[in-house]
Amino acid sequence: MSPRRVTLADVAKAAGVSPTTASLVLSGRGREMRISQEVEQRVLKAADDLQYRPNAVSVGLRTGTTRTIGFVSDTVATSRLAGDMIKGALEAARDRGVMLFIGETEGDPELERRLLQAMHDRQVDGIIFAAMFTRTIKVPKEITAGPAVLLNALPRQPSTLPSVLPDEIEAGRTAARVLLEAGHRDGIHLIGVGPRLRDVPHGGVAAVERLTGIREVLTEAGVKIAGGRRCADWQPEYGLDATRSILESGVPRALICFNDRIAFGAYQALSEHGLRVPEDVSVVSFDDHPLAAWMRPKLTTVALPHYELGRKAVDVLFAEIGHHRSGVVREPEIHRVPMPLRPRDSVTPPPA
Amino acid sequence: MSPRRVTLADVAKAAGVSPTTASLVLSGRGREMRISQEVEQRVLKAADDLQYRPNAVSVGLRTGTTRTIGFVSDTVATSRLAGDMIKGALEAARDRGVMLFIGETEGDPELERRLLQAMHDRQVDGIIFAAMFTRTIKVPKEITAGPAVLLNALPRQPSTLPSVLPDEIEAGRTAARVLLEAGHRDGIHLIGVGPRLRDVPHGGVAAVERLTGIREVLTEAGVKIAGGRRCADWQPEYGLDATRSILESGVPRALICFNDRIAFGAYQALSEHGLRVPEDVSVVSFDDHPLAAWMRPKLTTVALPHYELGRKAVDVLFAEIGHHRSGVVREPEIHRVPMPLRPRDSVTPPPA
DNA sequence: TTTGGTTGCTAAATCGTATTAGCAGTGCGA
DNA sequence: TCGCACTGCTAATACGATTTAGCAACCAAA
Repeated sequence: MSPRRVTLADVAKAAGVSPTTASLVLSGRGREMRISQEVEQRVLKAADDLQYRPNAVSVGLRTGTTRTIGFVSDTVATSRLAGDMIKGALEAARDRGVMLFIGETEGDPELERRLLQAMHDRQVDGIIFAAMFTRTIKVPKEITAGPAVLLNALPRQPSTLPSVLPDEIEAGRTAARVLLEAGHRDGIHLIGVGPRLRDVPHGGVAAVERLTGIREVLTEAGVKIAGGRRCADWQPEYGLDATRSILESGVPRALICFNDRIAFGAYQALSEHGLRVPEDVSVVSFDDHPLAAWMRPKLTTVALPHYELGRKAVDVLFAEIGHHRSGVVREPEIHRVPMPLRPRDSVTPPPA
Repeated sequence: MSPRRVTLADVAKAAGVSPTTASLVLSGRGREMRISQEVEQRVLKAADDLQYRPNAVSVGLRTGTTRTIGFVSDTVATSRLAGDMIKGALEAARDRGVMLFIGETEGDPELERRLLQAMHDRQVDGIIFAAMFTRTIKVPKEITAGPAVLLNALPRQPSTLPSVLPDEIEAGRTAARVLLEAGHRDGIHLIGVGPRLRDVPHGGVAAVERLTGIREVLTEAGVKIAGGRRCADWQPEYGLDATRSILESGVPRALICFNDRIAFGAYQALSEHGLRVPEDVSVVSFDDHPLAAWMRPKLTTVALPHYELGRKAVDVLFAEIGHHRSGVVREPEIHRVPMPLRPRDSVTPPPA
């Protein structure tokens, strides 16, 4: 059995003062309330001797703020990325002396409801509602019981919540520029989405926005996309198949793969055909999955800034909490976090 | 501004009874305390009408239990595996109606201290202290302030805490048996640790135990290990180098790679030498990293049961909490979670 | 008529802190 | 001598629940 925790009353008794005085001193309001130096020292010493730490539950009940936030995501495990997002949030939270509850909804609205309620029951100061891949979501109404932020997600219907997202359009531009700057103008194929803007899978935001950025830069440079293949799922085997299918009608000069797992499949297909990266075919991709640095040659890719997304979400959430407290009502903002290029070894000028 | 939460007092007033009665009814003790059917119904209806939910902070203060546990790990992001471990813990916690705090120590003892304190300040019912790869750890003394479990870790000094670990020795046996059953008796090389028991890197537990299991089964079958290479770090590039080095002195028949990332590097080295898996060389590995299913041919590997480890840790923690409450003192147990074989395409009988 | 047991409910204390309101004691000016 | 301001502290209350102790009303038995 653990020994009883030291309470404020214990400190007060040890210092020979009332709990009120002890509380005042320990919350730094001693000066303001004209507590004498001598008493202040006695309290401080007692607190230190007894190793006093305020009971956060009690403080939470009294003040209504718990220095706790909730991180709710659809799924944490599927994507590696998740880890870094949580890590970013965790470190930002730690910097503010705040703890993180986490919960997973698995996309189940009922679970979602229960989870949000459970968090509000515990008086969280705010909630980060995260999607593990960028997409539009239905904002659950339970979330409006307090400050909240959408992470990696956009509200499907108009909402008062701010969002934090990777800047996918600019990422698309970056990928396209990498090829242009290497001198590529012909034989550029897309793997993951078709060449046209409407050839994108499911409700994901990334596909559309990356494609938009790519098309913008290439069009501006007067370069035409040679072809593209949509992938039902962005997994290696689909990348493998899509690339094989492109190889049937000739050898491309460059591939823009819509994520690294697809690129992994593309490497396999190119290797089957005796083609070398980057001498025969340049490859650029998105995400910066750990895989990208393991592949040979190492994959040039535009990174999803998961860690930064997590941090940013906490920052934005605290701004929201501030607004709530002060009763300010503002237009919900959309925050875009830059996606940095990781230049590695899979892009080279096209063969003369 | 969010409307004030409904409290027990609101419910009591609406039902025209005292808070005591309302509390009794809602906690199911109405029968026992001889509350009439009629009053019971009134309270239930009022609670339902008002959508009453008890304030968990208040309950926590009053009862001392918060239905909250802490999950503290050295690092969540580095290893993919982490995600699944947390997921397992999360789901087990959800089944029990408990929320999870998470925190990362980054191996920093000072952070560790602060984190554990912050959790105890919030009156967590118990703590799971996890390492992201199996190893021995120094148990921080702050953890003893309440029930706790070690996950994926063994205490370096004797401790009262139970541990939950993957059964690495049996996993080693499994890997060895896979090769034996395929008919391999010669040319079996190890990648990751040297052939002798002492050729293992750093303080990891996995290396020693896997090797122990492997040696036990092979020795028993009268099979000698042909060779082995220790890897300073279990990353693809080290696997690549180690395998190259083995290939300099001949072609092995089978490789036991000590994890999938190493196996990934080994595949690259074999491919450089024009050797095919599994026709020329069989490969068996450990971990079941997502990568393993993407490699061609798909990698046969002995899986780390991360999800199950997470779940088990919660189960064991709750048993601990029970013991603490009832004042029972028991010997700390070590719980081993089986590592299942994932038979895929990288093992075949040796060429005749 | 008193005693005693049941029934059906409520008052009050408690958990550990923050905070508002107020209370003694001193000094000073009128 | 009274009133007033200031100093330095404390009593009391509130946060929202749980739980112990007890109260009023009624009936049955002695």
